[in-house]
Amino acid sequence: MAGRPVNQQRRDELLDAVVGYAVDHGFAGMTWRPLATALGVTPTTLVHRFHSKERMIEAVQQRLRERILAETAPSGADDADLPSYARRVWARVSDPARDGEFRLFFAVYGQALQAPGTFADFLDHVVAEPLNAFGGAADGDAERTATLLIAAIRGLLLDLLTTGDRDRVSAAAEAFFATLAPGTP
Amino acid sequence: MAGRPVNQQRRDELLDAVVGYAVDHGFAGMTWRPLATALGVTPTTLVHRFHSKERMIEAVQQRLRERILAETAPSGADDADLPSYARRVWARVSDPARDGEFRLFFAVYGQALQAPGTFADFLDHVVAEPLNAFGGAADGDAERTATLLIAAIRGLLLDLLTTGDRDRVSAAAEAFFATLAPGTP
DNA sequence: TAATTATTGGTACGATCGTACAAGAAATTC
DNA sequence: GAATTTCTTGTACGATCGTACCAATAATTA
Repeated sequence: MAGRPVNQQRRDELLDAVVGYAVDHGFAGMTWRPLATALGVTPTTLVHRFHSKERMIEAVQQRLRERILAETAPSGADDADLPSYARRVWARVSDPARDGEFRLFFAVYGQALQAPGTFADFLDHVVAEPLNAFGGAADGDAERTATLLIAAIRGLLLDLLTTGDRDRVSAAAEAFFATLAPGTP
Repeated sequence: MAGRPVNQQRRDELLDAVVGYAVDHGFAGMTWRPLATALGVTPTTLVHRFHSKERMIEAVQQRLRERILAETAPSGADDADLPSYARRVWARVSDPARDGEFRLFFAVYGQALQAPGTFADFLDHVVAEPLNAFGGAADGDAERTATLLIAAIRGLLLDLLTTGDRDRVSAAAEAFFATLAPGTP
């Protein structure tokens, strides 16, 4: 009882290609055929890989969330105090190179809010995960600060992606970070 | 040179019905026929009214923005200082009755970020308009504060719509409002 | 009344959608 | 080698899409 083993590397490669396509061509109107053409495969290959369009969207949304969380996790010793940590996260997420990724993030987020069923996994983690990354929600005070920090960063990111006005938005971000008590991460 | 006059009241009524449908059934997958059925008209009536689906979406997005701006504009004498104003805006936008409207707002917003062409009007106003409502961007300091306030409110609203955790989010909002200097609106 | 425009409905068309199905080649175990 | 499972392709089907077109009625002006 065996047969040809699953080629996980190929599956990841396909998923990443789909995410890349969603970044470049938009997420809402994605359909099998143009997607497959752009990826150099046939629609059947994608159907085989993802089983259905709904499950492909689930996979994309999950992969995107993983990518973004990885950019938000604390890492260095610089993250000892909260303001430094916040500034480093902001520097990462406001990097112009991440533009497309966050445009997709907010596109998925918006759809998720109107279709909670299809995006339950996304909604379950999109706040809880970074809330856990920041401060771990030890006491109520840290939880309050983490909630505000996540909200501010996302709101400022929305502004930046909308207007491209980096000077104004970054100044507002810095004004906010300056109000954070330099406590533990 | 005349003919039957345009029935503007009927047109507004149809548009509001479409917005209501988008609130209830989602925005991304909206199509003529189910929409028309729900509204008790034929698809032709909608095509006649909006000329094309793209222009219908333009109208919906514009109407939604108008609605939400109206809920954000300063009005009473309570808005003399910024913290009071901010608290009143937060109380309005976090009203559970506005839930669906803001879900639609973020759904439109997300799509707009990935299709700037179709939603140019939305993107041109979605930040500039409230930025003007708050503080009018008099000096750089007021502009910075207004930018941050808008971002924080929207980020917190995203959190609230995602988790429904009103206690945690409202506590974070209040913690933020408390840091605002009680200057002029 | 005649002319004109708005509003609504019914029909129809080509394009595209998601996906089921059959088939062949590749990679593994027994 | 036989059996089994994955991977990829090609074909085909019914459903649904946006919208163009025609006809009927209502409301206005000349």
